[in-house]
Amino acid sequence: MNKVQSIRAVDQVVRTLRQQILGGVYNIGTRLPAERSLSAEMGVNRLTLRAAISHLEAEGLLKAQQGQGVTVCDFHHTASLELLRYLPLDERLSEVLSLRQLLLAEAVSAACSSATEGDINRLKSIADQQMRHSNEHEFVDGDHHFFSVLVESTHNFTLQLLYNSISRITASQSAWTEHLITNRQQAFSSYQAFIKLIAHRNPALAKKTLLGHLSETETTEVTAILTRTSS
Amino acid sequence: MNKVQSIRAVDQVVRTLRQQILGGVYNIGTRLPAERSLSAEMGVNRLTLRAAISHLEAEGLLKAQQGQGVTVCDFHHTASLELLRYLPLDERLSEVLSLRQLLLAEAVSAACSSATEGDINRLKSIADQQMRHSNEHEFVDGDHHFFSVLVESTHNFTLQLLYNSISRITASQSAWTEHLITNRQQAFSSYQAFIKLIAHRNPALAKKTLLGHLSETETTEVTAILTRTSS
DNA sequence: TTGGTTCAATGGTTCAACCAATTTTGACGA
DNA sequence: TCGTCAAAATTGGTTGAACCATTGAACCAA
Repeated sequence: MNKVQSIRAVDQVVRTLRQQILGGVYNIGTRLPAERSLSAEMGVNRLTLRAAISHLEAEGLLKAQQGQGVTVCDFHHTASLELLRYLPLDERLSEVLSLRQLLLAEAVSAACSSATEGDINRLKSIADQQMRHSNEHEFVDGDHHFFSVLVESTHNFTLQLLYNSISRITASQSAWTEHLITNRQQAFSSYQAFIKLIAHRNPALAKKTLLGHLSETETTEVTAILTRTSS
Repeated sequence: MNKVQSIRAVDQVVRTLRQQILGGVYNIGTRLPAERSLSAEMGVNRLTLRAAISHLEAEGLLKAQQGQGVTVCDFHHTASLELLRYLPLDERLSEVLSLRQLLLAEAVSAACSSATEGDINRLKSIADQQMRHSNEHEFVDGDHHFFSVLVESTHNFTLQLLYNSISRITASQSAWTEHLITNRQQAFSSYQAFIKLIAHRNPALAKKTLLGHLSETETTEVTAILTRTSS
């Protein structure tokens, strides 16, 4: 039933070139070898190489100009978050998780205002399903589904696009799925906490809670909300 | 001195297809016309169309599969923030500016810990230059430069990539540059405030300040910091 | 030195043909 | 009638060769 991974030559070229660029084989601002020689060198047709270059242009790694050549962009300034899918994330995992937390704080806060009752019921349903999944793969998928629906229920397209990038980054990291699986109980608690915060319809309080900016009186209030039995 | 905008056929095709996809001409999940017929219809060679498709695949709008055709992706789930460069932003401008504010809060906070004295001096220098620019274009560029350096001084690559996307979105909106020009004084104040917050080296306080999560005592503290004459 | 011309190198585009995966078709047999 | 499977049609993937358009450098003349 599974689709065979199509091993398109152009994908292979994209992968190789991207790796070389990010690995510093071609310095920023320098030119790639001419298409004719590079395609020969890589054992692929010039048109195939060109398709790959077109792809990498969209990623902000290359810029081609007629008569001048293909130059390597300074991806520190031209790339987007998507780039992190293709970089070793070991050192940057904390950066990404920190940004993810920031996004979730904003999303839950926004959802307090924007989520419909239907949205909240969907979230509850997914959270319930999550407790019944025995398969690890299903659990990871369900986790992604939960947060996807959470972000959708903000009805904030900008946040959703940002979440897309972040979820693709985490999905590409095995360390993330492992962490998720070994901390299932923590995940369940998060689902419930997020749902209760949204249902309480207090955007400011939700945001402060997830950012740890609560005052003393607010802390007791939040504790009351979270320990309350859900209807 | 200006480079002539190369009017590559492939860019035109990319633009047209993107507009049609986002405009709903091709429904999500449906197939595009076959390459052979579509290229003929658009008056361009099949290879040129393929380069455009390769580009749009990288943007997450299309997915080609051999024997099956080119299908339109659900860009709500497959695109990234970069997509907003190509959408009318009128209704979503507030979403983007809100995210930008969130990013700046995080960046200033992070810079409190990570910025070197050299970083801070660079920021001061740029802020000074900004007050001397008479040309509107130079001012807008300088504003972007200031925030670019600010984000760089966090030494947080993830934040920088996110800022790249956001700055490209705002740069594509004339409403943004107009707002910037008519509120120059406000911009100057922001520069100074950000610099002082960073120099004060209190990440938590900086973040709360920019998010408006200050307690009463913290408010007086911040006021003291901001009104203090810079060294 | 200045200005323009020529020329070589490079990316951009097109054509025609063939390969490979998928879907559709329809004949065949149970 | 229904299901099976092989052939055919459709679709994207790749290739080679050729030519166009732009750029920059080398060269030459005023």
